Formats: sequence, structure tokens, C-alpha cells
Amino acid sequence: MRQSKLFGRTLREAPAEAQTPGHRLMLRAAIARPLAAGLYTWLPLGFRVQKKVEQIIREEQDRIGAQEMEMPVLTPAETWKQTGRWDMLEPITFRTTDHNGREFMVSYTHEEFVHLHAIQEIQSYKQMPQIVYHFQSKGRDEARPRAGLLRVREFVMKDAYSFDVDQPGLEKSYAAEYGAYERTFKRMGLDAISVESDTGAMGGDVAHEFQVLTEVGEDRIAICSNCDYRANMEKATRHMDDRRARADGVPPPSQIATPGMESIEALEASLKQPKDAFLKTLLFRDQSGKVVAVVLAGDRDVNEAKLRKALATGEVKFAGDADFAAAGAVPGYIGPVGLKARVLVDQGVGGGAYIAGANKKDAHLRDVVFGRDFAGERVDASDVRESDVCPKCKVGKLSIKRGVEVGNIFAYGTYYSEKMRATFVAEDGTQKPFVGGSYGIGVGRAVQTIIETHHDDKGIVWPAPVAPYQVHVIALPVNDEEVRAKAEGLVADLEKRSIEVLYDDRDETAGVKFADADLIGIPLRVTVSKRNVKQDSAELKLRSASESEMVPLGTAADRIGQIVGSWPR
RNA sequence: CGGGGUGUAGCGCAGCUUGGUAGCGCGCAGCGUUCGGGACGCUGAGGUCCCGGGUUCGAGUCCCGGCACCCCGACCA
Repeated sequence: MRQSKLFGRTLREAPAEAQTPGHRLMLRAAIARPLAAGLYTWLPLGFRVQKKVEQIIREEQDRIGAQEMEMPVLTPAETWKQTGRWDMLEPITFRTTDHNGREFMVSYTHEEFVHLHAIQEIQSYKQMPQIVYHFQSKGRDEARPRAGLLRVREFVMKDAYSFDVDQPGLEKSYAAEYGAYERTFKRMGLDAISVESDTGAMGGDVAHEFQVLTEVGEDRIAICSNCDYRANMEKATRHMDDRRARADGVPPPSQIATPGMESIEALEASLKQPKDAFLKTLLFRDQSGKVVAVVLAGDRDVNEAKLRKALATGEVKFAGDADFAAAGAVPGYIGPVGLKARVLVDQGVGGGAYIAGANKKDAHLRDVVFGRDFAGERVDASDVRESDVCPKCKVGKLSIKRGVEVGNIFAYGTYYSEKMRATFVAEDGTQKPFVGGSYGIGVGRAVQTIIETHHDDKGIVWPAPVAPYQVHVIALPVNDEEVRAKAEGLVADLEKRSIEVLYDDRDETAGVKFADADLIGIPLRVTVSKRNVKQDSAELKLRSASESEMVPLGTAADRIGQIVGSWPR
């Protein structure tokens, strides 16, 4: 490829809105361009990277016996309604109607549709296990697209779906995908770790995310200092020691005057008590408008993902003034005692005496005891935090790191097949529901995550397997007849060997060409210059190395072929 | 959806407080000199100043309304 013809210019400066290093480099190196909020066009260089990432994913899926297929982007509403997700996904999906008024969703994911096909194609237990996958665009009307390709509103996902006859079968498929993911991310240069995750909109129980730890990530991951426990904050729990403060001998609640103290911080400051001596009570509405109170220790924050799960709802919001009035509560002085609402009590609330709102203006109650003075359902609805004790080994301390979720795997079992009556004939002749899992990788997000984790101050340093080209040949200066002849001869020779070459034939100065080569980050740079040609040689330099190697022009192609051939694929 | 910010040439920005010829750097085109780390000179092209309304003799600038984009938070690959 002649660089003079390349569609896509490198930028000396990144647009102001680009914040993360990967976002800036992605734009500067002409990988992709924004079209609207959260919508990106791949330019030719980025498109090649995307295709290489896809190919790695494809090879690893094929290796475990998964079969590639393709389902449409537009999906009919009726099927979504069968599983209840038409309403649940309303806030984050793009929808449209055809000219007859029939409703469609831009596919958010494809569980429903792959089940529809499984019903038709798989009739007998003899046909399983099966894993199918496709690379398909997903539409998600994210409230806040972010950081270039890291969170967008339309993206290509590899999503795979397994069908098994029973739970042990599912576990095998799940393990096969788990292994495929480890190989896939490793091959593309990503150091992804698996973490336990919430199942969110996908339903089901067991799920892992593959996270690449980096400061630019938006997920928070709890990691144990001692064992292999790693979990997304949405899911992470902590070990709570058993010593329950005793309520014996605690006097009944008594009112204390707390004028103007409407926050835990204000109470902490004026009553000179630690935050965890208080109960924090928060009022929420779920998606259907039902109001619920969540009671937690004053030093803890509510975890909305856990709360949604506890309430089996798609959305929770803070309640309004009318809800407070209906519950007999006063904002700033709300407490669980005498509250007229469903009450959930976080597991971090102990059995001892707390100070809590009195549901009266300017008043709190001391000596409030859970189980004695108020009742409520026990739930886990709070965040873990730095230094909490690991729930698995009960020894290590948790630390919180940021990560980018590049892939995930869910074992949802019969969640969809039961709702859709997707069954097969089992060995005993009865109809049984498919036992399934789904497995996703965001391609564009993976590409930018590679950039986020493979760059220096000059530009991208592509891992060879995903680089847009393998070799960058630079002619210097290109208008020198002999230089150009030698460079073009070398390029032709390399291409004959099926080596992917970007040839910088632009009439630019050495500084511009080297700077662009560093920015674009192709693994091997080959300089054919007047100076080198005089000595009948070419300079080979790896993007990742600081020193270079001079080789005779006559054997340059051999040497380059040898280097390129030694790279992992 | 809550909070904050920004919209002026392809990109980065100034001009707005105090209304009066729309500017700078990079990039782009032509010519010449350069040619191993973002060269230099000369010439030139390129603008609905986000959109709509208002105030005014006159609006990029002031007022009102909208839209878009970015950042922080809540949600996802």
C-alpha cells in the first residue's frame, strides 16, 4: 500500500475532546473518526486492525468447535416480548417501525433469536453440544458514550451462544469459551484477567468478565491481595466477621435533637461519632414505581447493581418528595423505625445500637437496634471498598482497580429457553429446555484497549498479530531515482512473500516520515535512504526497540521475512 | 438522566469582558531552496463565527430559546 494514496491523514494534534492516550492516538494515527456521539467510522488502517482482531477471535472460536453464522441487526419486537426484555431494555435501545407499523429493535444482543433458530435446527439431544457465533453490530443507546471506542453506541460484537442438554454440558461449553478467551486476548496482546461479574440484563447466575486493568477503564474491580478472588464492584462481596455487637442491655430508642443535621457528615461532626455508628436510610423507586427503603451502615454506599438484582428490576431511582411523604419520612431525617415502606437491610448492618433518623424534622433516634426496633429483609446492597476482607480466603485485603471489560461469558442455563419454550427431545424421550450460555467480545473496544496498553510518547506500538501492516518501508527522499527504485523493488519483493507492507512514498521530510511511522506504530520499519543505498544497505528497526540493524539491500527481503516469520500470529 | 464545560477554516486556538473590516499556528495548493527526526522563503485557496429569534444604525461579541459535542456521576462489549 502506498502511503501517498492512503485514505486517512495522521494528525499532528489530537482534537481537544480526546482525553485518554488511546483515544488521542486512535484519532491521530487515523484508525477511526467520530461521526456522531458514540458512532465511529473505521478508516482503512483501523479497519485492518479490526479485521485482524476478528480473525484471531474467529480462529479461537473455530478451534473449540464453534460455528460462524450471522443474524440480522434489525430484530422483531414480538420475540423480545416473549422474554420480557422489550420493556426492560427500553431505556438503552434504538427502535424503529416499518411502514406497516411493525416494531423492531436494533439488536442489543441476540439470545432470543439464536434460541428461535435453535428451536428449528436442534431437535434432539444427539445434536448437542452446539456453539454458534457471529460478528454483528449491536446498537445501545448509551446515556454517555465515552473515551473514543471504549464505549460507543454502535459496535461490532462477537457473540457466541452455546446449547447443551444439561448443566454439566453447559459447564463444559463455558469452560471451552473461557479457555478460548484466554487464548484470544493473549494473542492480541491484551493481558486480560477474568473476574466474577453481575449478570445484569443477560439473566442467569454464573458470569465472568475479562478485564484489562488500566487507569482509563471505567469498571472497578476488587482484587484480593492473598488469593485469586477477583470481582467486579457490581458483584464483589466482603467477609464480615461474626462478632455481632450485642443488643442486650441496650435501652429503648430515645430521641435526640439534631437541628439542621441532614447528612451523615454533619452528624459525624457534631455528635463526634464515627460514620458507622449511624444508619443511612435511602428511599428508591424501582422501574415499576414501587418504593423501597434501603438501610445501610453510615460509612457504606449503596451499590445500585446489587440493589437492582435484589429487587429484580431494570432500574432504580432515588425517590421523590411525594414518596417521602407517603412513607411518613422527612428528607434528611429518614430512619427505619416506623417507616411505612418495604425495608431492605444491608448485610453490613450489625446487631448493635445505631443512631438513625427519627422521621421528624431536626431529630434522630439513638439506640436503634435492627430486629428489635425495626424489621427488614436482609440483602447485600452496598459497595465493597479498599481494605475490606476478602470473602473467599477471609484473610486477604481487597484492593480496587480500574479495568476495561473486553469480553464476558454468561452461563444463563434455561433462562431463555423456558421463557421461549425452546426445547429438544431428550434421551428419555421427553421435551427439555436448552441449557445455554452466551459469550461476547467487543471488537472496537478491544482495539482501543490494545492502544491504551501498547503505546509510548511517540505513538502506538502495535503487537504484531494485530498491526495494520507488518512492515513500514520508508523511502528517503522519495524523489531520488535510485532510492525510489530500490525501495519499490524491496516492497515488491516483500509483497511477493505475502508480507503486508505500508510504503511511505510521500514527498515529505525525514522528520515527518519518522514521526508518522512512530505514530502509526507498524512493528518493523525499513528505511531505504540515499545514505543507506550508497552503502548498499537498508536500516531495519523494530518499533518496540531503540536500536536498529543495517542489512545489505540484496538480502534485506530475506532478513525481513525471517523477522516477520518469527512473530507470533 | 443529574452536575460541569465547549461550539469561530481540515486540526489546535485567539477575538466575546468594553458591539464597528474575522485573526494566529499547523495543515492544504503553486513556485523555489532543502532532504536521517514534524525544514525555509514567497504567493495563494479556504469561514452560514452551531441553529433560530430578539436588541441595535450595526452582533462572532449583548439577551432569549434550541441543538450538538466533551468531561464527572448512574448503566454496558
